[in-house]
Amino acid sequence: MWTDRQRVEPGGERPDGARRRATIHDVARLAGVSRQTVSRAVNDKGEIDPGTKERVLEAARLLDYRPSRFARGLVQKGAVTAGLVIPDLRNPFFPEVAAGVLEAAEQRGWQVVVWDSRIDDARERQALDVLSHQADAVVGYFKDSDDVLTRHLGGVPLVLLERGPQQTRFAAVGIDASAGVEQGIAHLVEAGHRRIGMLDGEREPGARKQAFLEQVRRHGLPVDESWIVLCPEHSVAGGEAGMERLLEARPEITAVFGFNDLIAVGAMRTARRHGRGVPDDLAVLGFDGLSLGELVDPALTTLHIDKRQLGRLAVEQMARLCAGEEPLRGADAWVTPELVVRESA
Amino acid sequence: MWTDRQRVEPGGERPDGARRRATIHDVARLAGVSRQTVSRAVNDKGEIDPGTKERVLEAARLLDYRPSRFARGLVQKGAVTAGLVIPDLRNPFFPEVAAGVLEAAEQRGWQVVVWDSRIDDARERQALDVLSHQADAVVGYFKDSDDVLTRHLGGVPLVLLERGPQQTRFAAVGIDASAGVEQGIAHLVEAGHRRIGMLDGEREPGARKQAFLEQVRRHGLPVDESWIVLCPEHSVAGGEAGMERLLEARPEITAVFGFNDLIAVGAMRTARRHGRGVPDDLAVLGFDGLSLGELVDPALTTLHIDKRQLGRLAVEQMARLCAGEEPLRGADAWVTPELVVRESA
DNA sequence: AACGCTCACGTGAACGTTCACGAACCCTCA
DNA sequence: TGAGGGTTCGTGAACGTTCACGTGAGCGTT
Repeated sequence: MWTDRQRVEPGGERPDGARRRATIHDVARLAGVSRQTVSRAVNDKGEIDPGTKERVLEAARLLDYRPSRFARGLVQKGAVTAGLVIPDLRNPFFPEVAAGVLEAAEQRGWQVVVWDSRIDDARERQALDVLSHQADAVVGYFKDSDDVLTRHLGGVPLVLLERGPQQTRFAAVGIDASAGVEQGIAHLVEAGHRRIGMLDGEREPGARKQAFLEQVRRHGLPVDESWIVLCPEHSVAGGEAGMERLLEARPEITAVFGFNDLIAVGAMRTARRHGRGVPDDLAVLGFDGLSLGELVDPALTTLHIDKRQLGRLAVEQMARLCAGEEPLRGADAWVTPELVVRESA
Repeated sequence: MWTDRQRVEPGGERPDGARRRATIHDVARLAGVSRQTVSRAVNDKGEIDPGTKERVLEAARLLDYRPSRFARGLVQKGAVTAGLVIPDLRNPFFPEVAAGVLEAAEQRGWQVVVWDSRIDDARERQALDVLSHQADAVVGYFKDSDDVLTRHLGGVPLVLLERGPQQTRFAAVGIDASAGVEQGIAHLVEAGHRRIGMLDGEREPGARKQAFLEQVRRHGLPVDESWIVLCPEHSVAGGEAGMERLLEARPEITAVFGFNDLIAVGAMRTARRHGRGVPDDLAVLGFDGLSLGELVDPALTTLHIDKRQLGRLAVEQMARLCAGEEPLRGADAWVTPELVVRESA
């Protein structure tokens, strides 16, 4: 015989709001059947009389019964939840990557828990702390070192977004900045530019700055740190501010390469405010290929990235890690930018 | 005595990839302690010798042990997961709403599972089917009727985004379109406009179209269906196409009201392509207040919505539903747009 | 020597569900 | 009348973890 929960609440009824959620037992008792029959009814499996099924469903409705996802997950394997950590949902770049992740995850039947770290290292770690408990794999943008990440990871597979293989032991998915910048600078040089500045976006020199230096030197153009200005804020406003400083430091530039499209758009605005027409007095080249770039005037020439593909690749990597396979390395895990010539350069 | 899982795999070892995940028992056995001691070690609670703790942690690392979130959730209550369904991550409006949801959820210690329904009713229902099993509450944009939603909901609390109280029995959070449009049309009329068209975005007439008709009539301006063109696609391209048709149908318009900023920007582009300067030959008014509107030329005059607030309100509503309280109704659950006059009108 | 206390650890139970199996019942046909 | 088969339903076990206790060793006090 099965003794149902006899645990009587002290003082009779519970306080109203915090009523214990109904379980399958409660429904079974009310409907006068066994758990299993309730299970059959709510999951509409066969082997149940239409009449009792209706009775059970009615009881479930009455008690506002919903099966516990935990109890279910415990016994039925296969539900995969991925974590996605993004620096800033308001930068149009990241929603596009997220869309790729969501799309690929949906195809595999996965769910995705999203975190916006708001460009805050502490919040990144916090996200990891939570997701390491709640997700089967995590993908995202992180600034911390491998060691710090490992400590907050608790063994959950991690895929890093946009971090080169030399910079991490984790599986990664990224952008072939070098190939992109090569196209971009070649385009500028071809158009006759010899004095090119850059608005960088990363405190520690990243792949884009590296590639910029490389390409500019390859073409024998003048360059040193004074040609590069850091924009801590990856936004139009950040680009505007950075461009002010760049024009002050190197007024002789005839072209500027932006860390991303938002910064590049900011650069265009500042240039125009200084009376320098784009592209005639100053060419501007972006990086990302946001659709926003088509709307500004002049339309932004940029290195377009297939952001959805980036997201899809990330999911592919997670799947490999979850299956215990080797992650993709090298070019397979990279997305190659493509030069889109519009009007600004 | 406790017989550990003796269930021998047929044929000896399992195929490589699909190894059963290690449980707390496995770790306990390897470390030569009990489950509880393992639990103490991994959750670093007290009452454990530093030496054994180290030994246990080492065993856990060796077996790649990660506690099952299901088993944990079953015994520890309080983990809340919300579902968020948005129509299109590539429309900059929705990431902002999502950011508000994520922010408010984080503050409450909730997680958010995000779905991009890609403006597809079937995918909306599919999202509900999944989330009703995996989330404690759902918020999102849905086109289906209450009845259809109920059927796919299985009793999970739902908060509808941007659906008026007359249109649904569910809890909702929305925009006071009427108040917004009133400001907008008043602004246009004040500037002398008497022939105003609209680029609508909803197949079944929604609140914005309703409010437009109301306000236009209130000011005694001419209007009927020929002044309103439907843009099925909520994008710049959609706005461009719609504006073509509107200019054909009603070339005499001196101002146009766009369903959202993207459509309004499209309208501006088409207007210009037709040789009509904005705002002098044609005024354009948007709705949403995307930051994108500041970047186009001329900058878009628009009815600005606090999208983050919308997201925060949505979470507040979910919290109330989960607690069994009454949801907010009426003005408390509405966000009022604010006219931002820039250059296009 | 008896007692009490603390520390480190183990044990049964519970969480809520599904799965595999078995039992009871009704119908059919030999 | 009894065997066989289908339909409908119930029962123990298992999933992996934490909680509330219980236990025994070691140590100090009286």
